[in-house]
Amino acid sequence: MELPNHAKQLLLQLNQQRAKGFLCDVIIVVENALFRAHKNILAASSMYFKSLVLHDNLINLDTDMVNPTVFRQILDFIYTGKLLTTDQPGEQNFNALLTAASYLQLHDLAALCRKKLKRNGKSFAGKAGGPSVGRPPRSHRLSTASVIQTRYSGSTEGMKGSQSKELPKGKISDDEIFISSSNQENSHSLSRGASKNGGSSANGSSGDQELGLDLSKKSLSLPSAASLDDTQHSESQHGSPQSASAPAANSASSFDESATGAPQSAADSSEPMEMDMNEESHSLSESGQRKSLRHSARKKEWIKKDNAFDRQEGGKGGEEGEGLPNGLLVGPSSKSAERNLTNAYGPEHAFQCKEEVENGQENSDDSEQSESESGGHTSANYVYRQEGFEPVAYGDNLYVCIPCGKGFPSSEQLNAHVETHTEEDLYIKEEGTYCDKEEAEDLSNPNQSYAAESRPFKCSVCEKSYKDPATLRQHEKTHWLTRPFPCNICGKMFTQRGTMTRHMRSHLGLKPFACEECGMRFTRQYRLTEHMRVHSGEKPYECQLCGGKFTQQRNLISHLRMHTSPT
DNA sequence: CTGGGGAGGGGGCCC
DNA sequence: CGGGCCCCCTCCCCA
Repeated sequence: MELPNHAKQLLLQLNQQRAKGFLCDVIIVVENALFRAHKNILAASSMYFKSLVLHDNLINLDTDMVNPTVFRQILDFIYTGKLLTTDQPGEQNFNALLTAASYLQLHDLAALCRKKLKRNGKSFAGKAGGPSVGRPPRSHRLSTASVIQTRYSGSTEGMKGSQSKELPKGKISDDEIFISSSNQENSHSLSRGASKNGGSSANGSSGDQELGLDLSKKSLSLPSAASLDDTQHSESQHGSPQSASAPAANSASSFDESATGAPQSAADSSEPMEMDMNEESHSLSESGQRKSLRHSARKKEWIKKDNAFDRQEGGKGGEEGEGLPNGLLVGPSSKSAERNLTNAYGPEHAFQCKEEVENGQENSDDSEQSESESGGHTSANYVYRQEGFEPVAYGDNLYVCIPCGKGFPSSEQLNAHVETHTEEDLYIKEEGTYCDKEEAEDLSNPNQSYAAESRPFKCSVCEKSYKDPATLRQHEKTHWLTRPFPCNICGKMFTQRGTMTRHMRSHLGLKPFACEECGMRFTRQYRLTEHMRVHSGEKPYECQLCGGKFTQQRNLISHLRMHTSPT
């Protein structure tokens, strides 16, 4: 006995779960976009994914091979067996898809793309490598205004703000997932965007589950979980297959055509086109296994990147070794994100961001990302709502203004509020995070009466005092009604950015600190230090009442309670 | 079943 | 901004 639609129903459910982020256990980073998915599904789709998700909860893909738009198509394809086209011209899109599919070892999809290209009389644009194959020209990608859209599914409210159909054709680029030139939203806001390619509709799910979080700004330290385990899985993972099985010989000509040709003919492909994989046997199989050992050179490159992650996360080598702080949502600069995510994560450059939307430089890949991360990036400093990860701290006020921490029930209200902030406000709040300027002035007043004391900086609220004003400012935030640092994933608010980024690690499963003895990993160095006493047998904490010794102070404390409690 | 200890993990907060 | 410490919660094991 066999249920005829069992597999289909199962996949449908999985896709719906993906749309809601339910049980998603892996985040895939593509340029400046995040996608959530299920490891099992990815692993069943390709050997490459299988090796990636084996040890990692956070995966970053080579943006030369795949861009967010294409990956979104691919993810939809994986979950539905259907390929939905974008507004991108057909050949260009299929070339990009073929590049990405080859790279990701999605052989069925690659074959499908090849077939389609062949049918259209276009040969694959060549070796799956040229950035322009996998992604539109930079001039296109950066030509749009700096409005970041995050995409949500399901909820109809807010969909009005950024319908992709309003976008001028011919401007379609991967960044338009996030950057919309026609978005009516305030340019400072992250708005909920619409499904770009209608991918959600095909399978009844709300699709678009990707986080759509922008990773630009500075700090996507993306300490890939790869860093967690460099010794264990360096062999198997990240063996970027890039099978590039398409003939490399016929590369140049068609590439130029597809990459630079004005995509004004987008109309012919703008409506969702479904390609049911029935015609090509979409099997969530491991058919790619036979090719998984190829292209070892590329594998090395990925391993190297993982090591770079390691350096950042584990050894404070990176500018932000703490997971995904603001960078998750800030900053439209896809280039910087691209650099950050793909270019070996040099600790000095990794998270710097350069505003390039305006100038649209062509060769910025070669330019130093020297601009400070603080420069010119107040624009996207606002939080959004994301389905599946409902912020917990605000109830219905899911749109949170980062500088002041206020929550609003709609993006429109947030935008209205945002405009009440002056640039100066933003500066002050970002720099010192004062509630208001007066407070800042008061605190910087050198004539304070307690200036001569050892802890001259006293809190006006609780009388605590501190040695330096920065610590006082830090402390004073604890008195605020709203906390300035929200978690981009769950919405929980924190008074300190460091606490928030530390918290982020728990979402991402990042445990950079490994015990050399037993391999156990920890989110904090301090935990590892504590843990090492398990191996050393050291019990430095002694109960003065009974002489009992403990490895951890907290356990001594709880032990002391036992002594002091009436029972 | 219960209490106590060991240990993992998260948040707050100060340096 | 990271490190470190404190506090709390929780789970597990064991007597």
